Amino acid sequence: MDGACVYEDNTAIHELTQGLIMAKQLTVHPHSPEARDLLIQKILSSYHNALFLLQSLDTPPPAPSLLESSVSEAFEFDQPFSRKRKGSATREDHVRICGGNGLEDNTDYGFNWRKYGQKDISGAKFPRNYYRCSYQKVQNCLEDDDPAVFDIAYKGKHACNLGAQSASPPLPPASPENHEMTPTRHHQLSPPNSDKMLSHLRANLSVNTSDLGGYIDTVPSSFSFPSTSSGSGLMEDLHYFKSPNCYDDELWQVCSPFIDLPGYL
DNA sequence: GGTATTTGACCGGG
DNA sequence: CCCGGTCAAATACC
Repeated sequence: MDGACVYEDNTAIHELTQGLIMAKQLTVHPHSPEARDLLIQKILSSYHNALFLLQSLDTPPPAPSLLESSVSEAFEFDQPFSRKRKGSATREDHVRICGGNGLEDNTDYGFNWRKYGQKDISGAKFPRNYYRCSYQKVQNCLEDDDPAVFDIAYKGKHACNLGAQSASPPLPPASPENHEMTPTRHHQLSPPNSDKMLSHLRANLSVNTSDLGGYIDTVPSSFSFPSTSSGSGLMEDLHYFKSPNCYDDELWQVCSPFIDLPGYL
């Protein structure tokens, strides 16, 4: 563990300590409803920050947290979509989704999304890819009842040429594609590693949460998103997230700073 | 041989 | 009938 890690560890402890102090304040002193809400939000924020920091220690850079793929695959422009299976990259092209509170290492969850189809959508610039959980059959679709599993709708905007050279790819999934997963509820899972990634997200990601209501709880354990054959590196992605564990408004507010990016919608 | 991806066919809803 | 989602055979990789 290097100095930076030690610093982050101390910061996480600091955040936890702050959360503990505020929690004690909440229990000891009488507060107005507004003050209580404020304290609760601060507590949640502190713990969220601590978890965020701790996760960044556990997660080897540059692995993204939501959807995982190899960096080389992520910015492989030569065959953006109609990529034939070559070499070892194929097995890394899985889309992994982590759930729970959104802070766990996705690799620990081990949910893989297996592509089962692709369609050219009329009027759409790019074909749409269809994915489902690899364990859907093995586990008899348990994810439907598993609160740790969530559906993601993934759109957004990232310019690969802006961040492709950096150590941390701003956002998965693998290829410079246009992604659209069938959305249900939305929720953000914080990027694990660095302020750099976070700033990149803020700079390049836009999240549309305006039209999610009709999708709530309507989607099976599969999703789709279109991909592009464009190699320009300028893409549009829109990310929707659903996590039953994050239905809580307060928790959503804690999570939201990373996804609610005014001015980019 | 096992597993994942590709891709055309099939099916259901609007 | 068109379109979107899924299936399943063929194929590729490990």
